[in-house]
Amino acid sequence: MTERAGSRGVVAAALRLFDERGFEATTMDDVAVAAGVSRSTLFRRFGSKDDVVFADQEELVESVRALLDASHGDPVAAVRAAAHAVLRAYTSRPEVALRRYRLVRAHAALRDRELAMTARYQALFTQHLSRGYGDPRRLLAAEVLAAAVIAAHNHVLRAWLRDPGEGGPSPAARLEEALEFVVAGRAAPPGGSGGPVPAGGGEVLVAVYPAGASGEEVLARVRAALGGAP
Amino acid sequence: MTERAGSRGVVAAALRLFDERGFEATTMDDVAVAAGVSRSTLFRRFGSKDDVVFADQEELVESVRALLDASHGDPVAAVRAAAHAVLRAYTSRPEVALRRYRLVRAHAALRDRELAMTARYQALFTQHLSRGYGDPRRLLAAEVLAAAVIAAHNHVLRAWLRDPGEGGPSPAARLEEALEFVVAGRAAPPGGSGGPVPAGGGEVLVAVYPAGASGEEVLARVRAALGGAP
DNA sequence: CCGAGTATGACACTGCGTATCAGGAAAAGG
DNA sequence: CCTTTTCCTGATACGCAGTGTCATACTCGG
Repeated sequence: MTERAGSRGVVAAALRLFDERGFEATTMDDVAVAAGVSRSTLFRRFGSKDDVVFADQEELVESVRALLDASHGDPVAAVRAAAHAVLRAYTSRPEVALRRYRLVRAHAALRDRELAMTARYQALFTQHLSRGYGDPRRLLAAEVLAAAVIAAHNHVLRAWLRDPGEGGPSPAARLEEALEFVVAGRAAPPGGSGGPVPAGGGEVLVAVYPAGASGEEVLARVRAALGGAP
Repeated sequence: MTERAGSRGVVAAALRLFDERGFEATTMDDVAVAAGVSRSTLFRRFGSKDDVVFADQEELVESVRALLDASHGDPVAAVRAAAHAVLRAYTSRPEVALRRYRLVRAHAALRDRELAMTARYQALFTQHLSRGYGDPRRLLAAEVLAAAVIAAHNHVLRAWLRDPGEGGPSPAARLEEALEFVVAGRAAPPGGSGGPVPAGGGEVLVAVYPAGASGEEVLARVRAALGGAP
């Protein structure tokens, strides 16, 4: 690793070009010329064109991994702290975050790439939440909670990206509120039902019965649900 | 549309080649020759090499969208039914699902592509759960619940893909249990033992049908599923 | 039998990504 | 101070995905 600063400059130049001319309209040769390096070096350092855009994100993922690995207390608390750390990494450099947000929103390929990035955070969270548990029940709980935390984080982050200057609570405060909501387990909106699955309004029928029930019993109940068909 | 069956055959030939020789080792020319069409036609029909692998998944996404659009009852119930429909689409054709599972696991590019696919389901769920609500609180709830449902579905699906012949409850039953866990809102595992998860001791029958089907048709299919009871 | 719309195939072209080789700068070693 | 080794860079060539264009065959309606 000769100089990390060099890569920073390359990334900056690339993002500027992508922003001005469009992502696919800019070739790697253009970036090479603008950054003052060869195309070979570009691919050698970043691997692919997409990776130039997400170079610093990669570092962020690694720092989150380190953060979780170093934590010793409550896993849920550690994951919450990690979510805050990620959000702070965005909000602390609004120009960078907003430029990439515009870029990613405009190009489907980059959107997919960012999804993959998010999935890596989610995998880290899941792994940390299910540490040492072989129990599949716990694994389910870990996966669901990780997904919920990621969703909450992305909700707050997107809101901030859409309107960074908006008044009201800080992003961190909003995230804390959202995480509280998640951990409180109110995944179902208060108005909704949430109970066992009823028959759908008329388009779909979902029936769940213990298999202990006899065939005739099941048939009878389905018939009843259908409105007493013969 | 001349013949949809033609595309099916092309996909089958392509998947076979990808499976045998590897994904990136197989060129689109190879696929074209094996499928008996030109490379031009291949790109015209599927758009990209990845899309050949996920062609039928695309149809599944559309059917889920249609399912949700057509539903009128409780949004949460509709989303649960949709998750069941997706799972069933996999488990009803084990050979196809398992071959693609092997393929996707082996190649990073396809993994990312599948993540994008999952994200589309999640977006559909979110959209349906937050119908008509401008309230950001509701939007957060919808996003979190959608993410949790997806996580539960993927948990069950992955377990089945890893070991399709495993004994115990059916995939549908496992999903129902997992969804119950999600909707019950106990995302965070308490320190205690089992938790409030319903004891899914016995088998359960889960049936999902479009309501376009007549009552008799539904009864007939349930009867058939029960083993041809009179 | 004939035109309109359409699916197909053939061909050329751009650009990403990889592999290989040569040259030069920095370190290692005497 | 000079040599050897190592590593980074740049240049060239190549494979292949994906796009655009044009000519041909096929279908449908008149």
